[in-house]
Amino acid sequence: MQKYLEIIKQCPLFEGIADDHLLTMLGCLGAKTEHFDKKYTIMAEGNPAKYIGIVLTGSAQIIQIDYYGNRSILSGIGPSEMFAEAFACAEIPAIPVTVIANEPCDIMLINCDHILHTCQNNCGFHQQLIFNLMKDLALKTLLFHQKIEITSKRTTRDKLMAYLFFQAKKVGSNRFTIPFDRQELADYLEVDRSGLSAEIGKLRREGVLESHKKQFELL
Amino acid sequence: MQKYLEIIKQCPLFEGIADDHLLTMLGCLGAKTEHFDKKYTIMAEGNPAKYIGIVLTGSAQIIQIDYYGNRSILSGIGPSEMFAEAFACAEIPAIPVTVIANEPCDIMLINCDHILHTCQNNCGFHQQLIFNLMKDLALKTLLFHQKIEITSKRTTRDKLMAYLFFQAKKVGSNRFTIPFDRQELADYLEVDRSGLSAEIGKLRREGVLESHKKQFELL
DNA sequence: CTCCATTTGTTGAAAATTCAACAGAAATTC
DNA sequence: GAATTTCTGTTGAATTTTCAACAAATGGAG
Repeated sequence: MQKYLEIIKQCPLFEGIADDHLLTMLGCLGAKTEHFDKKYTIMAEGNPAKYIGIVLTGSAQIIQIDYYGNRSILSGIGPSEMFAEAFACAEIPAIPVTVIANEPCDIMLINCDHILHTCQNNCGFHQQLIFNLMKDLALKTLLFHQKIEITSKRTTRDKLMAYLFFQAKKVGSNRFTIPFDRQELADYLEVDRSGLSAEIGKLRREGVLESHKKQFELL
Repeated sequence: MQKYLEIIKQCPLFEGIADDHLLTMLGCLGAKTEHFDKKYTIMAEGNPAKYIGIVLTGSAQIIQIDYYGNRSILSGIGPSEMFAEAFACAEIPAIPVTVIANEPCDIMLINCDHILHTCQNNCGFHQQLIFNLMKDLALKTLLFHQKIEITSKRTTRDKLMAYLFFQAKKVGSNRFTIPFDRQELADYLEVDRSGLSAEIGKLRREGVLESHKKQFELL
């Protein structure tokens, strides 16, 4: 646990928690870490929604798969970011998504009950954690709004351009690297992969953008 | 304010607040109510994100309009429900959506600062409110997941059926009334209205459902 | 009750997406 | 370093959506 301290400190859940309290608190919360190899399932749809996950190393993806096997990527998450917190906080029985390791990962799991309820002495830390959870959930809501704004466009081109503009805005530059390969980008934008590839080619020929694999430049 | 007390008590923000404290608290929070006629804008995109809104009477819709004027409905909200709380809690400068009155409405507005920060005496009520906000945001996240699950389907038919199944599940019956007219349903599902009407007609002829305006029955 | 505005359903043509299949490029494995 | 797997781009056909325009049905105002 010690070796991940720098990552953990950056997790929005622990904002405002003094460094020297962090480890004790993690013990008190019953935090445990697990390792997952690439493509392994960290949480499966239908699993109990008890745990909040925090990515320590590597990266993961939140996905939904429907009856027909269509995969839809809800978001990608990297070190110090949280996942499944909404389901744990909502105290629903089972999670409606699947979380898979995008590369080898170390994941910290915290039983959300310990944050929300199990505090006999109503200590200030729990209040801080709850405040942090609220803040995090509010920010996650904004990401959902963004995704809906992108995927509500009717054409592959418009979805792609909306996504690329958000990425450019996020890093503050016209050159950036996206966290998805082609299939994953298609699953995030909710379009057909081959159609997406074709559209990228067309935009390149039109001089709208340059791209090489995951690297893009808006012109 | 007094006359809306029953509605206000049902608002998830005030869960666990004793009745006899409610009015005082509302005063302390600087809550104010405003009336809006049908189709009027309650909050416009770009407005400061200071206020949490609570619907007292009537109903409203959260919408996004893109460059081309395409409207996308994010959700509909009715009495005792909150809106814009995510933007206020995230403490971003401006809201990214527009809220319009779907019918004549009375709306209560609360400056979120007063909930999150301005409490000198760290009273238990504020902690409760923050906990309630967290809970509400977690539940709202589930609604977003649901909307994405619906709109990620590739055909109008699949989107419509996914939506109707969720509605049926929600009320626990195969007969239900939806809160949208045809154009609004199309804007929620992010499809073309005429195509949606055609698809409903086809499903009816196939014996999959019965429908009369906003009333549906799955067969 | 009548007129007017809104909502809904229908249609056909144009545009876009999806689907399946394949080939070359790139990356990984042994 | 060779073989194998994965990823990416391309294509054409089939399906579906969008778009525009119109008529019927509905609802409200005066």
